[in-house]
Amino acid sequence: MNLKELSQTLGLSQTTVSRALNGYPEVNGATRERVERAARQFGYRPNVRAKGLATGRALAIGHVIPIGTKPELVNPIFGDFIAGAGETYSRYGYEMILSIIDGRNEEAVYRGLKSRRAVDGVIIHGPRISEPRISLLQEIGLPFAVHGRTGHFDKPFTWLDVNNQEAFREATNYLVDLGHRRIGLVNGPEKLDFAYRRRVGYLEVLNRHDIPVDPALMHSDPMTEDAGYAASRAMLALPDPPTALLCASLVSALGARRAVEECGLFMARDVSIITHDDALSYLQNGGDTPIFTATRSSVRDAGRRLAEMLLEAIAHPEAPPQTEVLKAELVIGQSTGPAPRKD
Amino acid sequence: MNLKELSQTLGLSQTTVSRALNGYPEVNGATRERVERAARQFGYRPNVRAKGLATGRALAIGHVIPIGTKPELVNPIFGDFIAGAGETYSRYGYEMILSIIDGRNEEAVYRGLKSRRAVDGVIIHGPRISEPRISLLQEIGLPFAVHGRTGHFDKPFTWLDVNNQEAFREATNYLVDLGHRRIGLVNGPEKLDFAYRRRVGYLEVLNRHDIPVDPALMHSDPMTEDAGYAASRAMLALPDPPTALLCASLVSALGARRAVEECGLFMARDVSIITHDDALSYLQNGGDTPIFTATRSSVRDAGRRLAEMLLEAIAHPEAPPQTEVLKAELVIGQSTGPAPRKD
DNA sequence: AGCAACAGTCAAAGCGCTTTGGAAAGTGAT
DNA sequence: ATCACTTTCCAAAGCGCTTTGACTGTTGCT
Repeated sequence: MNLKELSQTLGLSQTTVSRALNGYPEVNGATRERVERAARQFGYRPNVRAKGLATGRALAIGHVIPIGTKPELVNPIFGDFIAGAGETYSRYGYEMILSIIDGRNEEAVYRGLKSRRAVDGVIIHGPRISEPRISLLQEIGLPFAVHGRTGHFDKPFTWLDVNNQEAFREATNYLVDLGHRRIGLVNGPEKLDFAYRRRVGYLEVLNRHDIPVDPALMHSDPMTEDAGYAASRAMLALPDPPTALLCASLVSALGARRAVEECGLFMARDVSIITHDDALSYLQNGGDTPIFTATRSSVRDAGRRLAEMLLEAIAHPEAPPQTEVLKAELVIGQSTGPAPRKD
Repeated sequence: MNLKELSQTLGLSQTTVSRALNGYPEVNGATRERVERAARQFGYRPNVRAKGLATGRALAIGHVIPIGTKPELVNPIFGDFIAGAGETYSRYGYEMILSIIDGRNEEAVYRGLKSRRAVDGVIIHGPRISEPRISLLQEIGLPFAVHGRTGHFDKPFTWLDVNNQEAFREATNYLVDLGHRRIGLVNGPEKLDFAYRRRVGYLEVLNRHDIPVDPALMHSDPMTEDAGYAASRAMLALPDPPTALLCASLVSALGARRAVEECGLFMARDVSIITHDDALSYLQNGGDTPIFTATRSSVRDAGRRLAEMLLEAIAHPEAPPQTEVLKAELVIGQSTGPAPRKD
């Protein structure tokens, strides 16, 4: 059933039916009622392509995910993020289109999305410190919103981020207050902005307390269980091993815990662990009581919110870009304790 | 730049330009060359909506993901699957559209995709044993392909599955051969077809060896770390605890390992663990040598392949539906060993 | 009664593409 | 020179929607 058929059935023009269904004011209340009932009865839904062609809008938002050999843009986080964003999209009648690409021709993909009019905007995931995508999108004029933030650009843009720096400052502080002086950092890839910021937060606290910075205690790797394990293992094998580990994600922390236990040590008693926890739906930090002490911020909420911000920006192109910072909260779990006394 | 402008620039009709770019034979070689060069030069890409409207095809495949309160359709697996499928789509010029829905109105969503002509087909994830989506899609005539398989339907359909039953038979056998008699099953939700099949495989081996089936040794829960931990913990607390655990996923197995270690036991020596491993990119089963003995099958390969099968089915609607079974391979890791002697 | 204003409706144009049904030009055989 | 094809190109229709501009009655006001 298309618009033409529906309007013929009703004995009305396409114009009137279209207006009735799209909530335009110049339609009689009774007529609108009748049209809506008929549409429901016949299961009429406007053809999304025809609508897009006529309006010039795509009613779709793109997410471009480069998949290299290394899983840098961590998969599970992405899953939760789009779950959140998807909720927003369906609430606003938008569609989410996903492009999985092999990483090399990223620029071509964005240009393609723009010139084919495939989407009204895109969300940028995992911004690096130096982020070529932003200037590219500004140049070609494709609306976008960034999950995370990044260095200085001439033109402002829409973004949403967690207060990574502050969160890791707080976490490091918590450890220092517990008496820890040797604190290992199991960070994510530091060319990603959020990882960089976390290290800055960590270093700030060390400096403030005159704790020497030891490069051997700072690892930066993909946030996998395996890498978390390897980094922790390496640090625990040092002559002067850390008594606390600061991890970038729950997955890394699982690896860290494995390393700790494999060394015959006990978490919390011998080695404290704090991790950032993205509150992923399938990988939770324990049930009622958190296992790991963690800086927690729901990435799903972030998705929900950033999608709203992008739709907002598309609807009001003239408005100045919005930015928002989500505060991660420090939750105390069973993975931290006072630094063991040296003897 | 649109087709009209491009054709004017070239002094050709839209027809010829369109044909030249779409590889139709009735265009002079030289002309085609000229058109292609100009298209490249001006960055012309056909408007995807106009094209879809004109051809009646959407050039898009839908993935509908219900997100309830419980993460049943496990997130991380899904991530890898669509990464694989996405590779196929971009190779064939298709787009992937993702619908995140709240689970209650699934039927309405599929009907909507069909009537709005939003997609040319859909992929069905996580089929349950009794699967209403299949008859629905057959009824409304929306092409689909199923990741996994399920009970008997009058009309055949396209699916791709892992040989779950056989894989778990093999895994159980391996444990029995190692002398284990008390084998716990940390299964996924058994209303999902694959989990059901795995249990069948497990039970077959117990029966063949006259090992008594103990309901207390069979758990069926969402495949989270937490649930894996809880199930294992419960079984290890039994008066006659299992000496081996068979897990549904690597995430569950991480939980199982935590339970084992928390009981002061050693994996492999006291309790053997075998898990199914979906070869997820971000959560690998160890580096070079596998940590867990596992039945392994790449879910990303599955995505790649099933997407091909669906596109094939769409291109040839008259052909009989194809089905395919991927064989999971048993890889021996460090998590299994001979059953401890009772004394 | 006469006129402006307005509510309610419609026909038709247009979005950017594909595809149908020719037409013009070229080719070789008669 | 004529005919029968081919080859190469084109004008125009059509995909299903939105939106412009115009057309009817009604109503309200003088």
